Amino acid sequence: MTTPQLPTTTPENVQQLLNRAQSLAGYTLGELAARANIAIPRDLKRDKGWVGMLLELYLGASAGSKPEQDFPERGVELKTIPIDSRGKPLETTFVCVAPLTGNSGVTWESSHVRHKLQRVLWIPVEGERQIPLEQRRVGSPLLWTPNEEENEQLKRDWEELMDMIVLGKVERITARHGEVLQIRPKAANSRALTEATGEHGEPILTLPRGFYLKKNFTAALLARHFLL
DNA sequence: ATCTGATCATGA
DNA sequence: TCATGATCAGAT
Repeated sequence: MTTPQLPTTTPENVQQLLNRAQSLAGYTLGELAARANIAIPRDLKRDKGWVGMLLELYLGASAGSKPEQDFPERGVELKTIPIDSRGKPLETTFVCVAPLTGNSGVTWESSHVRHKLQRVLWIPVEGERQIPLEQRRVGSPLLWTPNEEENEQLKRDWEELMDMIVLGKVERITARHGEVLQIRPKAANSRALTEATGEHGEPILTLPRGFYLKKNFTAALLARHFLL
């Protein structure tokens, strides 16, 4: 099976990163885990980040779990995305934490969402639960930068959602707001609390939230690449 | 507590 | 069946 070698360094340039990613296509998670000497969990219930961490190893990601892009030197963010047999996303994609305080003066241009999504290396991975984890295959990577239309969609949603946060309406936001970008809880559990601003400008405690890309958006972006 | 990596599990 | 709201583990 001759799986790719594990790199010991961060990629020198984007081409090398892309080469590394392409070399993984077609291998199973079992093959990659074996060569990396990583134990394979029976499922992802208690190891939700396992696939992402495994691929980071094979690409030489440097940031670890620091609040940075995965390849800060290259300006690239890595996202594994679980897909079904037709290539469609099985899950939404977490982007970053939604800032609930200190938002006076923040704009789309300076937002974390825009910066995170400026360049993303998408790696599709088979994600159907009927396929044993070790048999799931890695797909072909896609290096993506939002086009004008995607940027506008993201900007519109971001502005709508941030307006609600700034106006103290965090707790009125549901995952139904936004066409392509949504805000949902991002926490250890429903008892975790963080500071925000209430409807009358008072400080309140609320569930930490995150920005997520809806499946319609990631499905379209993958389709544009793979069936054009 | 908050960031990283995300998927789970239940109600509609 | 599927998206929303809830949750899991590890690093910092």
